[in-house]
Amino acid sequence: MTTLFDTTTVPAVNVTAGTGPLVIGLDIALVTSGVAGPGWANHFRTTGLAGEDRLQHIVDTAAGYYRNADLVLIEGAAYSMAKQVGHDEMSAARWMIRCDLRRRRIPFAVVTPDSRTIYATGRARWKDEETGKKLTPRQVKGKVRDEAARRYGIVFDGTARFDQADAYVLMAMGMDWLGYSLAEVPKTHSRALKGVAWPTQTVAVAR
Amino acid sequence: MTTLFDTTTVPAVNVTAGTGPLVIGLDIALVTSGVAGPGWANHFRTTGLAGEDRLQHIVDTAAGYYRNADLVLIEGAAYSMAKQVGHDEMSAARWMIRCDLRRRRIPFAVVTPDSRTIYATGRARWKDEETGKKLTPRQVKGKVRDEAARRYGIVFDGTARFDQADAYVLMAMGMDWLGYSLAEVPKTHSRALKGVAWPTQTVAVAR
DNA sequence: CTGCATTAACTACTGC
DNA sequence: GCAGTAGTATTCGGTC
DNA sequence: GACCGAATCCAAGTAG
DNA sequence: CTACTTGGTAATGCAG
Repeated sequence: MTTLFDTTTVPAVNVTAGTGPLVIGLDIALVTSGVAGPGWANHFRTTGLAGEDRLQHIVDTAAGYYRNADLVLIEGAAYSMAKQVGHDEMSAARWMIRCDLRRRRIPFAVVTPDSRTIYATGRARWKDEETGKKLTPRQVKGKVRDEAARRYGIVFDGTARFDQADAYVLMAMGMDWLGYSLAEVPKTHSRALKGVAWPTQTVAVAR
Repeated sequence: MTTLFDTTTVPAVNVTAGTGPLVIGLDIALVTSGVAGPGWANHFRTTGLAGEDRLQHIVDTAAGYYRNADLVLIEGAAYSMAKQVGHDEMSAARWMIRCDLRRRRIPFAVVTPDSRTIYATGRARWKDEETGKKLTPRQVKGKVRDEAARRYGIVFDGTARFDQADAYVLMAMGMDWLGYSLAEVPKTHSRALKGVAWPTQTVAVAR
């Protein structure tokens, strides 16, 4: 676990770790994936693996986290990813997890990258305030991480900081949707919740 | 089973049904998939299903066929399919089957559409002999089916005839590679075998 | 119901 | 408020 | 070992 | 023989 509570600046958030429903956020990728639950964020890698081995490892590891979850949020594919390196293997990773979740009867929602960014930062496409040029994906990721860190008082550190922050935001969205929001978020941000394909089946926790 | 031996024109082929190794050919798609083994071809649909249910059904049904196989051949994705309807779901279907095969320790090979076409017809890209225009994918599929039907004496009929023929060709390639070729094929055709990513692990049947 | 030809995503943001 | 338009992510390899 | 930047598939056919 | 160029699929909707 590379992420800890930020003990220097304790924000006004409802720390529900262990008390509320167990919601898991997943930011799945081929080499570095992020996972988060209420109050914590983590990540795992697939160094040295490839092909079927790599996929299997991703599913197994992720499953270890969401095994007892009440709700899982997984980031959906971005259209721009098509025709690019490893895109089909990644589609597979995500669908395999979805199938596994279905088999386990764990309710899950697929969140688009846009929705995630909006929930975290209030806007999907950012431009530099000075130059007016659109921010690189990298810079946007940074924004997401910063906002999440500030709002939830979590320190996202290390190489996988973006992936962990992503996962955390996803998880926070799920908590919010269930009525256990981890922090107050402006309407500009929370509007992203209605863009999500929420599960129709009843979630174990009353909303 | 919609396909039968053609009893009117019995060709000079080695009918090894039940005697040689069990090789299975798979032509996986989202709605209609083809499956074939030595001497037979079949297909299955996923009508009424979608998403995780559909994927699960594809994997389960395919597994029912290759459960006891010594070798499985599966058609690989075409690059041109990227960015098109359902491409990610299809990638997932194929990868899920590959993972399942790995789990079951069943050796498998991934065959590109080109290799399959070459093994069946001797050439990957066909032009009309008169007009000189390239044949439509449909026409090429027809050629594959016709050649396969003639060479192996199998009747591929019904809506799924192309898918079944594809699967049969894949299976035939596997049998050939194992030394149990189902029919004599010209060098122009068999050259396709070296373009295939054959499994490195030992196949249960001696070559 | 079968066969062939066509066309291929989604949404936030911007400007009217 | 509505219609049109454009944006979209990750891996791998080399570098520090 | 982490960070930054660039490219992003594969092979059959065909021409030289 | 080598180097370069190009091609590649499948679900859906309508017609027969």
